[in-house]
Amino acid sequence: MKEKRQVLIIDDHPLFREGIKTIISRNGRFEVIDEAGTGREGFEKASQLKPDVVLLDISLPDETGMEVARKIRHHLPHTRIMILSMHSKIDYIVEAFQSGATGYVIKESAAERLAQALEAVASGEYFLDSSISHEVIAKLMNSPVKEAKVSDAGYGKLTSREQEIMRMLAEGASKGQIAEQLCISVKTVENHRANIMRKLDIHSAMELVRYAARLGLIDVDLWKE
Amino acid sequence: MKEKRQVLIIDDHPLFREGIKTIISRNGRFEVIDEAGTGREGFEKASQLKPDVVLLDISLPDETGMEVARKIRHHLPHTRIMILSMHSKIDYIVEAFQSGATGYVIKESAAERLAQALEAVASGEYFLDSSISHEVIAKLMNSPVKEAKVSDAGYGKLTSREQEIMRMLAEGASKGQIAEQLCISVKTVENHRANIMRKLDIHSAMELVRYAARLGLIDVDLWKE
DNA sequence: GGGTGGCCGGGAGAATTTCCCGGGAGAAAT
DNA sequence: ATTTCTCCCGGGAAATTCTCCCGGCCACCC
Repeated sequence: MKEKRQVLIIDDHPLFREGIKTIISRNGRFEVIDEAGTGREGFEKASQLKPDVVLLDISLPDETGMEVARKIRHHLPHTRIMILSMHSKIDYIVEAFQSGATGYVIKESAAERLAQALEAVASGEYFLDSSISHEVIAKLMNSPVKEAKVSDAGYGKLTSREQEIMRMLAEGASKGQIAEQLCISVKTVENHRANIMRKLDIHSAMELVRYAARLGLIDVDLWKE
Repeated sequence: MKEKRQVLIIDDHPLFREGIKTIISRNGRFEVIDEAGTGREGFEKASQLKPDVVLLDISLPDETGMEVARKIRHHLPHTRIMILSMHSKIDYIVEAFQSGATGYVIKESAAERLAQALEAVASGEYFLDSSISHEVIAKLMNSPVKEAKVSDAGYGKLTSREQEIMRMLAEGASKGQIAEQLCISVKTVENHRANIMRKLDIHSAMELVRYAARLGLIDVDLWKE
């Protein structure tokens, strides 16, 4: 009987780790030797235990999964890295593999898929979650049609002045900058801002940015270069 | 009993068409209604017969499969196009899907794969031959396209606690929520936040969200519904 | 004329930010 | 063992900002 492949889980959600462990325990060819909740802890345990496969969440409290992957890849070339992610965005996938991952599975996948992926990755094969193909292809077909449907129930109730100020707010302008550029007092800007927030029922700068992004007032894709 | 899906084959090799026909005939859910050896003939028959699926070879005597795909896509939006190719080069794959293909299968694949692909494509799903994943991934890994490995200088200088708080901040959590969840005082959260802003040289909530989005800490695409 | 609504500002108190401070814990160096 | 360092945790006080309410001005419409 051959030795079981050793697996290290790095994910910040204990419940999720439990789920993974039970799934893996049903497969006789793998065993979970340890787990970690942060990138740093994960890297240390990986360095120490030298597992065959690392199951790595993409979002961790301290570092991104990509960073951890790069470090593991560098220090432990023989350890295979499989990324677990909630996202099926092509950008994440690309970066994951460029960071040294050998497999990429999204968390919504069925349990059997994880086992299948483990088999492939442990034997050195690349594995791309097949349910991702759809996303990847959709990205490839990427029609640059960006419908700026700037029509929302709440947004229409804003006056033109308020819409103008909201745009500047969403673009990150400070109250002082807006006041200067519009030649009005900071106080007025504050009042407009308060009116905008009330009409749109939003309560933080974060929500305002999100709202603006959803309406296409600002192009969040530019942030990702 | 439901009607069989109608399939048109466009390929310049008669023997290959025969092979495809026998494979499809073993599957009760599809039937080959006609076949063509050139792009022009294929497009004419497609326009006339309006098949559910067109099996399209990438290399044809008169036109490329991509050109035929674009024409079919344009005139028959409801007809699914599945590319058959000997090549698994990423460039072909990209171009195929950009030309309107819904599936991509390489000719070396097993017969069952074709049936599986037909099922997927006929029901509107994208299908990418899984034996291609390896090629695609290999391409991704040494893709010169991706630069800017901005896992970022500044972010690495944040302590794990600061990174943790930064993520919560970017996700829109208020100071009070963070303090409660982390069981620390609001004051401490404010201090961490100030440290983060200083280390990253950002000066507004907006910039913080942008920074987090660029690093992939948050998924701005979710905002767009 | 009177009413309405947008735009502009102010005032006062509440809330937040900013900057400075120091203690404690743990790790690493000496 | 001790020092040193960094990080996490908070407090205090001043500065800034937010929030809500106020009034004036102007344009437009019954």
